[in-house]
Amino acid sequence: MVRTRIAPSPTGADVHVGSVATALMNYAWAKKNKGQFIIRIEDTDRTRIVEGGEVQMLKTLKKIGLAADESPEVGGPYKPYRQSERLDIYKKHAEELVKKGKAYYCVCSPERLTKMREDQQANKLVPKYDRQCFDNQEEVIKKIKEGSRFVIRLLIPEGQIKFDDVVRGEITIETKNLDDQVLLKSDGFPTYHLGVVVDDYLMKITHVIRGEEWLPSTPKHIILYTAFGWELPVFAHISLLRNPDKSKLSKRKNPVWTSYYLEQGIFPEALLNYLAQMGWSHPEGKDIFSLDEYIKVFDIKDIQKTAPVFDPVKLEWMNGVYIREMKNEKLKTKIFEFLDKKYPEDLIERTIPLIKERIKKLSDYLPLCEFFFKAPEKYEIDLSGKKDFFGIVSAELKNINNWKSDLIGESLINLAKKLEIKNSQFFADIRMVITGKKISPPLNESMEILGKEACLKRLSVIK
RNA sequence: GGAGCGUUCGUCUAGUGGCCUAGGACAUCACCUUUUCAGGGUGAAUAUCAAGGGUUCGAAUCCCUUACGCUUCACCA
Repeated sequence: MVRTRIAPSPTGADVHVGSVATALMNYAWAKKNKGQFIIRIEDTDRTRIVEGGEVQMLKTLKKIGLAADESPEVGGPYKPYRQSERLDIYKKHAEELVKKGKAYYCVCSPERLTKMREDQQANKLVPKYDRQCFDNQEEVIKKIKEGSRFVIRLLIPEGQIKFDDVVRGEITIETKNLDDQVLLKSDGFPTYHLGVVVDDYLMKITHVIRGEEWLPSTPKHIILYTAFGWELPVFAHISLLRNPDKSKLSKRKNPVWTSYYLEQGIFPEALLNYLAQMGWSHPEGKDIFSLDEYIKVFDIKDIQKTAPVFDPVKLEWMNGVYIREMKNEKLKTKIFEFLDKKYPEDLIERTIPLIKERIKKLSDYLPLCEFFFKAPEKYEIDLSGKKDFFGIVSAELKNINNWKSDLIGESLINLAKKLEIKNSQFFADIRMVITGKKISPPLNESMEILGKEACLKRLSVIK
């Protein structure tokens, strides 16, 4: 049985695209092995909680199509799936470790800890807790009984920790570089390290697939598993998405919230397809593949170690491919809904064949097609003084009884020839008066859709 | 600063000792298609495989050193 999870913290407004990439691998690995994919909310830092963040995250994850088998929303056999509702469990486990001599109470003040670290750094030492409280546990316990605030710290054993990472191979870390990590904070909440280990164990997580930022703290987690006497899960630390300057993908330098891309009209399928290729490639070299196909061919062993740069340009290209491959009917519905159903569906439908190859994301539609819904209010090129020209064009078009694009085109080409005007100039002016823009969908077809009357009216506006 | 991890075209990547005078995709450029823009087609340019040493008949692939980059060192996750 394979069970994977993502453990987002509601400390941001939405899901980070990097988290979606991680979620995708967790999801795919679980599904490939007929296992379960779990979402657990790690809301243990009350000072950083963003209002509405959790709701938004869950909503976005659902939109993106990575449905959880167990989560705060859908529940499950190991509920609750929100850490703030599991405080008793962590406390119990932390105290169990104290009893076993693997952890200890500490009443040091933040001020003392800060000063200690500053001194250590000034002396070029590794900043770590000096175990003052560990050496005086009886006294510390007495203080706690008198009401002192306290934390529980992990007692890091001497020696080295070795473990296998699916992505990175064998990792060795000397424990002398590790600090006696706080497990239970003075507010009664667990730190990430306690919470993640206890929950991953209790929720029977078999594969911990997470960002590489966790690699340095994995030895602490292993010490915890060992202290409890629990079997280790499989670890896979995947590379972080980067900004073009190679730093960790951040909102300062790139849009990172997943809904930003969704709101632009990037399809969830396209986003997932793109993200799938960050640090992994299809065995047959395919660029475009479905989530189902990904699940079939994906293997955590094939994940690459190098950290990829997130390239929105390639994402857009890929979304364009999805648009072009989509059935017209479906694309129409997507656009209709994207525009909040404010524009007539039947008219959108008629424009689809004209724009399908011209848009890369749904938000490209309106700038290109707004002229179908209302006459241009301004023109990108000044048309004043062309009244006579448009009068002639108008007269020509009036003669067309069967208002079809090919007949419109034929008629206009003949007129251009008669007037001895180059096609490019001739059509540019007409395009401008009809659409208001230098760039537009094919003109004749657009005019057919607009209808004879509307076109003649637009021609007559120029003074 | 310590520790850990990484380094193949601008970007995503293929590549696990001979098939690599390094392949594909995006982006770029050119040409064709054309009344704009796309799309499609054809083609081009771009990588001394971070650098230097080894091992080997043979290395992008194995080993070592250096450089650079990233992550991390909280009662944050």
